[in-house]
Amino acid sequence: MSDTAANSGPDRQPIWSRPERGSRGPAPTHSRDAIVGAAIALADAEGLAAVSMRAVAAALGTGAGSLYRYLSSRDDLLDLMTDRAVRELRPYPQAEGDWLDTMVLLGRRQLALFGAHPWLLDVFHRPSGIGPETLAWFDNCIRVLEPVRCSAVAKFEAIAMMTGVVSLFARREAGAGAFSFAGVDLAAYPHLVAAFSRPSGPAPRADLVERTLRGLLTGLLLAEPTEAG
Amino acid sequence: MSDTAANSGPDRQPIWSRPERGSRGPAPTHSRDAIVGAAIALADAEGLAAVSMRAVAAALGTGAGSLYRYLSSRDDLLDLMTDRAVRELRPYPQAEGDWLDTMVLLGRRQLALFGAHPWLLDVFHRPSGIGPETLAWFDNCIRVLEPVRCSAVAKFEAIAMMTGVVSLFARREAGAGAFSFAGVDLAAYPHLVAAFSRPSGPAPRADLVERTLRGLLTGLLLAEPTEAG
DNA sequence: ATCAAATCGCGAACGACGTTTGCAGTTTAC
DNA sequence: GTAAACTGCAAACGTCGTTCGCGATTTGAT
Repeated sequence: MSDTAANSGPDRQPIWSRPERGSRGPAPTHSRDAIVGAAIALADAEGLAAVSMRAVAAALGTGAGSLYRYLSSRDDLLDLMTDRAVRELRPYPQAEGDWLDTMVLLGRRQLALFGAHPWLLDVFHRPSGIGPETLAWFDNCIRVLEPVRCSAVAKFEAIAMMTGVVSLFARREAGAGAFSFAGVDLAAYPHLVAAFSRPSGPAPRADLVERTLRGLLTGLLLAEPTEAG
Repeated sequence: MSDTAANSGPDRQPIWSRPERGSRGPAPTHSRDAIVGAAIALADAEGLAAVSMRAVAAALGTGAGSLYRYLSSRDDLLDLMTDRAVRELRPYPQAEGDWLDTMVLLGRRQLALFGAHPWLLDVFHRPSGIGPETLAWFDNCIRVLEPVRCSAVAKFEAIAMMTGVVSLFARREAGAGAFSFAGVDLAAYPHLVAAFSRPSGPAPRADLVERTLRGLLTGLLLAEPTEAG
């Protein structure tokens, strides 16, 4: 009965608490870090779809099945990739000034991270994959928000919402803006056509991200309950 | 050289402008509408992963390959599903009151749609799949925003951002909140632990969606350029 | 009326994927 | 010294999206 190891079996712990290897057998040829590195390089270069077990294994000069000595599933690999990317958000800025300024700065860092690793947009919102680095980032945000008077749950949700909004901006910048109107009859959408054929109004906001994040965070964390409507 | 039909071949038009069938051969047993309906039923019941060509075909009592008489790819099917779901946003509310009230109402409708079809969260942000119903919805939003003085591009982006924020709320409601902290050492995250062990502050905002959307839309569409800082 | 072109349903097949399994060899704990 | 644990690897399994070839059916043009 071999393979009762930590990396296989139907009922295993999450990858974060599973030891990379036991103490018996030969020294492993590869490592989780090397595998994750190869996977990230592949994802950066050719997109998340290029991150197949076979492709990652080939980049390391081995076979697909061999990876399962180090991970227990492709989902584990994506979790590890995510957490490793989040590590790039370090070092965290010192929270000296206004907490709002610091939070906006953190949001900008997130935006840059999404820009550097666009595949993050496709994996970061999965319920699994909350690794130590992600928790450390949350922890840091909570620290920054310490002077704010509101419940921890509200802070948590504000952080998540900020991350979400940043991801929306990142998606916009990621070039998805190339809508193709081929094959549709635009005449059926009069207001759309009219809006775009009219001389455009004032130029678009310069710093949309900044203003959006400020409004969002103050709205979520500071605002008083409004009167009944 | 058969199969030069509109539903196959490497260089084909988008699905929206492709006729459902030609005029020659026998009457088709199924229809795009029936296929899309079966696919949506499957996705509603068992999630998007259950929408395989084989499963959809089986629900219609046929084989997977037969579906390619009606669509040219699974992506086409997802596009059709999306557009069909967006159709449920009709009828659009009359824009009589304040445009902001109407927009918030439209956002609430979107939120309800995401709740009824959670798989929309996984497919709506793909660059393809902008079908006639989605365009009609945009058109309606542009109509509502007619009294607002700003560029059409800014309006377009505000609508997209509203949709995105609504999707974030929908994802939260979709039960993804079940974080599993199994296998992580919480002692390494002092501010997180401290924030959650402290007595919680004021109760979370009652109508978070409403306030967030109002803040977002006014911020994106109305605000004056701020002074340099 | 005739015939070729287009389209139908269908089942088998292809290639890629994630994952499992079995096996021969290697290292360690007892 | 021996047994347990671990290694790498290649082959295989099942599922997936998609393609292909077939005989049968309907249409448009002659």
